[in-house]
Amino acid sequence: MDERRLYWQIVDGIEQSIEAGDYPAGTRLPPERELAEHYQVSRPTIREAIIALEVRQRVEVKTGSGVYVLPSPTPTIAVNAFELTQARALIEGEIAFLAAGRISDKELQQLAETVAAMQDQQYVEAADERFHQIIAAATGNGAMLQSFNNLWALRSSTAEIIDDYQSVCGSDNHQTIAEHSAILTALQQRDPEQARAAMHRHFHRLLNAMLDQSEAKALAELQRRSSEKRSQYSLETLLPEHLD
Amino acid sequence: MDERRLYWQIVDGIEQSIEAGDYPAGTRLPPERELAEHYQVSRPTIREAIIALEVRQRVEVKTGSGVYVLPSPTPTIAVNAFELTQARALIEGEIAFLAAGRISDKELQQLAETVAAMQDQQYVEAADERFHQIIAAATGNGAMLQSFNNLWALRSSTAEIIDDYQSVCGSDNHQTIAEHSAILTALQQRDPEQARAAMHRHFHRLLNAMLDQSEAKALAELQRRSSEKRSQYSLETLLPEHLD
DNA sequence: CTGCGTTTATTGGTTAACAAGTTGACTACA
DNA sequence: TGTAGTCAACTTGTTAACCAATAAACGCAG
Repeated sequence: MDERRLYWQIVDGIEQSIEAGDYPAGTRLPPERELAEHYQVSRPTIREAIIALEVRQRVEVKTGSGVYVLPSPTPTIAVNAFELTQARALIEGEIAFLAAGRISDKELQQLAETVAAMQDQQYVEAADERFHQIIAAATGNGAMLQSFNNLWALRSSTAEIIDDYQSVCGSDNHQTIAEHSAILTALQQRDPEQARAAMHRHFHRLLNAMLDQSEAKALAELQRRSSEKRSQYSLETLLPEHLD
Repeated sequence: MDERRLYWQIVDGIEQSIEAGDYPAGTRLPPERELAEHYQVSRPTIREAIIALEVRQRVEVKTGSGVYVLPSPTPTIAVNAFELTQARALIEGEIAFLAAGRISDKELQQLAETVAAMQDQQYVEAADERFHQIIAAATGNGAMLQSFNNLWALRSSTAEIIDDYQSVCGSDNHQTIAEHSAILTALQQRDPEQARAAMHRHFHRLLNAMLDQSEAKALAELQRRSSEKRSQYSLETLLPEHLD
């Protein structure tokens, strides 16, 4: 039951074909009519899909000649949750440092509200984002704010990162609240060094939690495989009658 | 003589109408058939334009209901050259800190080459970019590298920033080389603190140069206006004969 | 072998028609 | 009078068939 419009399916299909290397960069896609036949849709639908790909800069349409695959523009640097957390620690540390000298009373008030919301278990996710966002905006530096937004967007860029973050952020809520409070206190005192240190501690704990959990996961996986092998090869399963 | 495909003109037209406030966010666009008549094109062409807008996240299509205008997503945070330089100082400082502990001999070699190139006055611009890029990559942290790329892209995002950077970077080439050398030395010694400090000094000098020049520019502008006023109102111009 | 005209393949765009979903008004019933 | 169900009008979704414009491939003549 795919409710999306037809052309999105075609976009996905063609994009996957490109990804799979069926159409390397610079080569020509099959003509619209062939694609239409292949995907069992009409030519206008194919045209819509091609336009979507064109807007996304995946292909280039040359009138009368054909549709050509463009080289993928940003090779999308691979990032895992650990890298992201480390980067956030360092960059948001500087953001806190900068913000401490300029933050307004109103912004401090807003920060306190997000902490209170998290204590009430309300909109925990949103409150977390808002907390960090307010501090980034408080720097008064658009480039800093943009860097922050960029990093935050990375949080939901791959399934793996989403997974790692969710399983760690969900637990230890009171820890997060305590750390946010410490950051807030440092900002209230307009103490740049303290603010940076508190932010570093926040991410340091998060990173450690991630590493712990990653280790636990790897261990569980190991055990699962072992027991799988055991049940597959053990004589207990094959010849139970002889082993009592 | 518009060679672009027809639908782009429609995209521009609709986008301008949205920008102009004809269709505020959340409101519905006129039906496809009306738009087709208005722009004197066929309905498929209108559909193509709407799909382009949909991919660009400007509108949302609800089957059977209509096309709705989305709130403009990123209001493109305004950034000036000073903010950018400050952000680069802080973030690239951390990048240098991180890179110092992991940089390879090969990367150090490549850095030395960029410094040599700048000394020879060859590809100065490219060598500068490459210098900073190599260090960012040496962190081994994709999120850091991406943040760096994002900041570097900001350098050429507005005419104002391009201007400010060009007029400062062009001069004082030997200063830049000396600072790059200092950073390189710290990295060669694998000294994170020194690397960060050297990077900070690099941008500190750049920022001061920018401030100086901004001041000089403002002063020159002031003088220009004064002399303009003088020539406009001074009696010397109007009645020269009486004032010898 | 080269240059030029022709042919063919491909995209550009239009028209008309029907299918399917949404919305709101209208009617019948409680 | 209020509410729920029905239905008609409106809107997008998709298709088919058609001709125009362009670009590349082809073949022919010099």
